[in-house]
Amino acid sequence: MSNEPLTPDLSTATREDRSVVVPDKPALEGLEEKWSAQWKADDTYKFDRTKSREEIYSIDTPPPTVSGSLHVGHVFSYTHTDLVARFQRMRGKEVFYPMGWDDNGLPTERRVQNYFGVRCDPSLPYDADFTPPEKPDPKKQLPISRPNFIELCERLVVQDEQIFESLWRTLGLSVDWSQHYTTIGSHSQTVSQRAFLRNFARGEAYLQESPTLWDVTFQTAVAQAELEAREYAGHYYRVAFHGNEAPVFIETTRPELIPSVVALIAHPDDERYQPLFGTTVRSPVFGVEIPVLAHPAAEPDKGAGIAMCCTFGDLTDVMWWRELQLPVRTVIGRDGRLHRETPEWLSGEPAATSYAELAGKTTFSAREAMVGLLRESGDLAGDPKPTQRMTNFYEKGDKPLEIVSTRQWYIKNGGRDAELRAELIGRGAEIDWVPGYMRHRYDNWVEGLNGDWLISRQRFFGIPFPVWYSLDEQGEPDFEHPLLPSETELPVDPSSQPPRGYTEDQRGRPGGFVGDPDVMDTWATSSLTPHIAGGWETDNDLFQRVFPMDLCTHAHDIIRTWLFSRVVRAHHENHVAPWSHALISGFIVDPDRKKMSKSKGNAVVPSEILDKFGADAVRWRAALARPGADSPFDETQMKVGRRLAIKVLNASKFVLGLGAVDVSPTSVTEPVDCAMLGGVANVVTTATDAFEAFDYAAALEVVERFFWEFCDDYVELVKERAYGARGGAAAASARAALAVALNVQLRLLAPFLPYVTEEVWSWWQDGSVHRQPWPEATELGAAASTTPQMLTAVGQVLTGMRGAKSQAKVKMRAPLASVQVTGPADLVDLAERASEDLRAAGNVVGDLLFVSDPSAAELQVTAQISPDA
RNA sequence: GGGCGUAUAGCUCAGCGGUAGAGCACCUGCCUUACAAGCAGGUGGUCGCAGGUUCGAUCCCUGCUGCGCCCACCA
Repeated sequence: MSNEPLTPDLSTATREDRSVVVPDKPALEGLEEKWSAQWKADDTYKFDRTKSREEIYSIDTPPPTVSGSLHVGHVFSYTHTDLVARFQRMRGKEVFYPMGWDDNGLPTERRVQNYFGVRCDPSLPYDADFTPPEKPDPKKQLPISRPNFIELCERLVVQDEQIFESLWRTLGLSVDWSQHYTTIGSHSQTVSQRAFLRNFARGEAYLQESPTLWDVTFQTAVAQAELEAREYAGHYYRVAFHGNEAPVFIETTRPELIPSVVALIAHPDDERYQPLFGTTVRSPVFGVEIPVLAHPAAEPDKGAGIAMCCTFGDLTDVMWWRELQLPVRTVIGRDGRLHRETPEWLSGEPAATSYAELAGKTTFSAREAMVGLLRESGDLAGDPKPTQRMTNFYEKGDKPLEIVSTRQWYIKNGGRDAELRAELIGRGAEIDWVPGYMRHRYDNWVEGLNGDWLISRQRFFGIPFPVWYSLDEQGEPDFEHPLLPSETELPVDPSSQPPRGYTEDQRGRPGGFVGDPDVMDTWATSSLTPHIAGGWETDNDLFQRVFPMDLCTHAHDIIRTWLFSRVVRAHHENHVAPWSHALISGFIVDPDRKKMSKSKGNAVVPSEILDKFGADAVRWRAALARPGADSPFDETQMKVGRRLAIKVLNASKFVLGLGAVDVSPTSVTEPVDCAMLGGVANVVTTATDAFEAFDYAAALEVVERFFWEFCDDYVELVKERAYGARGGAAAASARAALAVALNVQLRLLAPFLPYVTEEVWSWWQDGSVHRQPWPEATELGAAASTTPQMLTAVGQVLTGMRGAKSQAKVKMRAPLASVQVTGPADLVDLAERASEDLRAAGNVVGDLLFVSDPSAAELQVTAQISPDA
């Protein structure tokens, strides 16, 4: 053990005037208000755009749906991003960390409807004097024009965004708020429309009329990524179709679709039905001639082994319809009801009379009516069998989806193109996934796509397609040759602006034009967040400095939507993966391991736990949740984080209250002080490696563990010496070691506990701790090369002495008459070097003996309590 | 049915070839001049089950079971 002076290599020093101001009663209360305001005033997290790409660390953060509600899961996931952002910033990177708000789309529309008690009726004219009802009547929503409706949307999202920003600031996210964007904002509109025009020009976006998954409540098409399979109760009905000989029985759960049946289909190898292939049967009740066909997708052991193909009951029907070139016989309309007018193929009798029983009914009522008709005609065999089956729903809807033939915009995503699919899987392989197994989710999703990405929605509050259609002399739109703006004209609203070469009075007239009435789905915009935030084509200097980005972070539920859609966009537009790393968070689940959701009433409101435990405590808990792992919510754990934050205050108060603060390792001479600094150096190395691998939880664990050991063993051990019990040089060594260790540990804790570390930093240092360099092991100088295990050996002796007092049930300050430490020679030797400190810490008034015992495996301490105790 | 993950103390989780770890909870003490929102000490586990590899398995391999998530499943 060398007593040579240590090399001073601390990259930070106390402030010039050496003043230290420690509050008498440090507390967590008020730190969030104080420091979030200070950070805002100082632009602490401002991005310096003059830095080069190599110096920059850019992050793509999910824009939260401002019309939704945030729960603890969001708070944890956003904290994970912030941990990495703060680490990288301290590592010397210039961190590009913008925040966006997802405010366009259906959630905002719904919220506006409920909040103001209105609904959008696009047929109404704009009312400039409109004011929303003071007391909204939830039963009777007031119809208003589309421009009026959009005004209310824009008004409400501004309010919501202020609340969200305030929450994120309280949580301590080190976002540069000057970089913020909204998905309905003019800039996002320009980016979305520009990207769309380019997709269209390259043939990646196209308009097509085809069967589409349709939500009858919201009356809009939905995309595959928005589907949610749910259990749905129904019955199997065994129904007879009539051939020339015996009847053919099929089983169906949707008898109301019998009027739209176009074929019966069985497997080509199915001997039961082979004789029927090529013949026709007559549908029950309606008597429509139906061909019996063979197709390998029919499953002989499912139902009756022969299926009724309708246009359209499900996606299998769509496939059969396409591959077998069947006619379209649509009976369900966009409102989810059966057509009111009688379809032409049912115009004869008795079909027409029977259909009249169904016309205008919802699918549910039509099913009941149809079952009645089947019973009357005797075509229903046996009793319906109850069944539970999985059915596709729109994730925000509550009625099963229908399939309706409509004209929609699509972007190619590999769902219909194996080559593109392989390219996109290749992009996924370019990304470093944390944890690695999340890549499987991406691959599984891409491989399971069954069609291109449907981006158009028949809604109002969204980014319009920059598209018009010319009308021919009959007033029919020419969908084959859309009219497009130039990029310099963007953003455009085709519902209020005419296309180039037309005037507004030609709108809707033969020989004139119509605007595309649809809006883009919100994912079509948020798929461009790297482009929106990065200034693509509006600030290309910025874009080349931040794109492709270093990191995207979010929970695993939106890999199939947000993550995948951004890969698609970046692939088409930039021929790269949009980021090099994807850090995927798990969910916060309730104590029963059920997913939290507002509707289930088990969601925890973030502002409540922030108020109750403080931001540092909540962040501490978030940091325990490793990437990808679901984590149950448990309030008692927040208390532990809060305890740590309080401990930082109190330990710092002790260290900084010892007098003039010397952060130079040169003054550290005592062996145990050097050993402690050696321990700090090891912690720095381990925590840095963990953080570099995005394992913030492991980094926290090692830092926190050492900090408690520092407080409970080292501080207790050197306290007397630091107060001056053994003279100036020995005291100076302890004080310097304490200050150096505190300085480094505050920086190690800063990403996790930004408030309390900043508070303590301000007691004795200039500037923000969050702009300090991340510690290096070399800062600890030569101490790093000493024997940190000395601290462990000394700690074991301390524990032995305390144990004796605890067993004797005397106070910790009780004097010890004698203490004997035995054990392996090396450990005994290490402990003995701190014998003076041990004597003081244990209040040993008699002998303190160190005896090596070659046969012992570990240290043993025997202590006699002094009779005076 | 396909994919992925997971199974360690009452709870939350580390560990991952050499005879089990932390925090919380619980129990017992202690107002020690940084901290009673504290401190000290302690109880507590055949590491899901069954095989295999190995001198040795909580850790590696195989199978099974439970739990969770994603996908598919409207005949």
